[in-house]
Amino acid sequence: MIVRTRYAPSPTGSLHIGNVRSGLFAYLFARHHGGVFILRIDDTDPQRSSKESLDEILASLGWLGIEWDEGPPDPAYFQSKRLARYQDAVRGLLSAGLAYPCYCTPEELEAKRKQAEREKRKPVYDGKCRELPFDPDLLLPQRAGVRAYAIRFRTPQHGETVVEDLVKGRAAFSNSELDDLIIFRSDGLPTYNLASVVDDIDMRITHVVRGDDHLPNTPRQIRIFEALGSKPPEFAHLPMVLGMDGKPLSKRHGATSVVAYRDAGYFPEALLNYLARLGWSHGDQEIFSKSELIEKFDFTNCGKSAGIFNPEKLLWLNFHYLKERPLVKLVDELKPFIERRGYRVPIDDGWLVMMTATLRERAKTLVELVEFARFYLSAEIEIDPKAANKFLTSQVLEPLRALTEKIDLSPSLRLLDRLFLPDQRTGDGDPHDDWLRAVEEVKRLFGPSVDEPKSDVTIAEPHFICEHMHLALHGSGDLLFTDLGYPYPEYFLSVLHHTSRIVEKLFGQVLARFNLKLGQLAQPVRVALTGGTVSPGIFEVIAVLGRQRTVERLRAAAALIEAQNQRRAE
RNA sequence: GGUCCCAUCGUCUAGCGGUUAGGACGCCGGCCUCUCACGUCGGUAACGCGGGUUCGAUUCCCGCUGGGACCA
Repeated sequence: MIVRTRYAPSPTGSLHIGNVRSGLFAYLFARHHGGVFILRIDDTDPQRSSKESLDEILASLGWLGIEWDEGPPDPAYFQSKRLARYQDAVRGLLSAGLAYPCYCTPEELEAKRKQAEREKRKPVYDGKCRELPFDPDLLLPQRAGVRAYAIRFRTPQHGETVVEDLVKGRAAFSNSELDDLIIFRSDGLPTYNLASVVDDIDMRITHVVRGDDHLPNTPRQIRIFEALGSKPPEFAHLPMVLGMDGKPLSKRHGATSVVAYRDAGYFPEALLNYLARLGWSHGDQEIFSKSELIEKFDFTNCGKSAGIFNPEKLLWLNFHYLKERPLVKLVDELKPFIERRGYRVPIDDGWLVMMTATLRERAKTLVELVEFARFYLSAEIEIDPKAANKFLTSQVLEPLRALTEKIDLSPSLRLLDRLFLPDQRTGDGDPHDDWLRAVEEVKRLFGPSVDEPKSDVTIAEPHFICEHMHLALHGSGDLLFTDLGYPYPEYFLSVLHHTSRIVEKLFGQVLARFNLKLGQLAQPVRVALTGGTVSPGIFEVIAVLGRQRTVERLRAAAALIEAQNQRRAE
C-alpha cells in the first residue's frame, strides 16, 4: 500500500508556524515511506477565503521546500470546487437512512443548549428531528434562507468508537456521547467533518495527519467513513504549538507566519529544523537536514504534549545555518536584504564575500547582518558621540595621522581598491605599476621569503596575495571568475586574510613609533571607521573598507579631534 | 458543564523498572582577545501531588491537581 497523506489548510489568513508543522509532519511521513503528499485547499467558507491567503500558503510551502505531489493548481484539490461531490455523498446517506434533515433553527438549538447547561445536563443535540419521517429525495439546501433545514448524520447510539492514534495511542469514545452532528448546513455548504471525510475517501488518504484539536471529531468522522462504505484511514494527531505564554499560537504572539520569518532573514532550513524538533526527536540530535528528517521521521518519536514555540532556539538554529552557508550563496541571499534596507548593492561579488565573511559570525539573521554592515554599505557614517568622546582624544591624533599616511601610501591597498572597489575613484596610472609596487611592499613588510613562491601554494603564505594580485591584474576580473572557477570564495577570503596582515604590519609600525599597545589605537580607529565601538577585527574592517574610504574616515576623525581641541583652547 | 487529550530543568527534549536523571536553547562564570562576537571549558536548573504494583519506581496502574482541545 502506498502511503498517501494530505495537508489541508484554509486560505483564511497567514499560514502560521504551528499550523504548517502539521503539514511538515504529514509531508515527512509520506516522503519517509516513499508515498504521496497531497495539498488540499479547504476553502469551503467563501466568506473568509481569499486569493491572497492562498498565494501566501503556496509561497510559504514553496519557500520551506515542502513540495506536494498532488494539489493546486489542479481544481480537483479545492473544496470549493467539489460541492457536487459532497451533495452526492449526502444524498447517498439520506437515501440509506444514515442522515436526516433537521428543522431546528440555530436559535432553538442555542436555547436548548443553554437550558441544558442550566440543568447541568450534557449540551448535546436532543435528537428531536431524528425520528421524523422524511422524503429521501428531498432537495438539499441550496443557499441561505431557501430551505430552513440542515442535514444531520445519524450517529449510532450504543457501543463505542475507538480511535487508534499513531501518536496519542488508543482513545475510546462511547457513542452515547456523540450526538448527531450536522454534515450539511442550511446555507447549502457541507461542514468540515463531511467535506474532509469525502475528500479523504476520494483522494485515497491512508494517514490523516493533523493537529490534536481534531481528535474529538475523529470518532464521528470514523462513523462517516463507515457510513460512506469506506475503511477509515490511520490517524496521527499531533500536539499543538503554543506561544511563550502557553496559549495557543495566534497573532498576539508577534511574528507567527511563515513569511514573517522569511522576511526577517531566517533560512528555510532553520525553520524546518526547528519545527521538526518541536514535538519530535531523534535521540540527542539537534541539527537535521531535510533529507535526514525524511530518513528519520516517524510518529513513534513524536511527543504527545503541546510544545511552546521558543524564538531563541530558532534564532540559534538560524545562526547555525548562517555560519554553515557557502559564502557565495549567502551573498546572493543577502542582496535583496541589502536593497530593502535602502543600500545600493555593491557591484563586486568578491567584495561582498569579504564583507560578509567579517560579519557572519556576528549576526543571527540576514536582516541583522545587513544591519551590522551599515558602515560598509553607506557612504556616510554616524559617529556615536559617547564613543568619540572616549576614544577620539588628542593623544591619539598623531598616531592616527601616522596611520592614515601609511594606509594612504600603501601600494597594496591602493591596488586592492582598484580591484574590488571599481565604483570608487581609485587613482590613476598603470595598474601594472601598482602591482609592481605592491609586490615590493609585501616583500618589504614580510621579508625575502616572498621571493620563493612554492608551487603548492597555501593560502597562509604572505606572498600568495602577490600572486593573486598578479592574476587579478593580468587577467582582469574575467580571468578570476572563469579560470579560477567562480564561485571561488577561497580566493576572496585569501585576499581578505592577507590584506589584513598587511594592515597589521602597518599598524605595528605606528604602534612601535608611538610606543602604544594595539588596543590604544584600535579602538579610536574603530570609532573613526565604523562610528561605534563594536565591529569586526579592525584589520579586516580596513581591508574591506578599502584604502580610500579608510583614509577619508580617518581624516574626518582627525579633523573632529582638532575641532575639539580648538574649542577647548578658546 | 460533558467528553477527550496532556504532564522530566524557564523552554525543546532523551529516558521506555535499577542512571551521579543525559543533550540542546537560554542564563551565569573562566579562557581566547584590538571591541563585539565566534570558539572553548565549566556552572545553574527538572521527574506536579497522593495512593498502589514491585525487592526497587521518572518509568506500570488508579485517583487528585494543573494545563489544553472539542462540543455552541
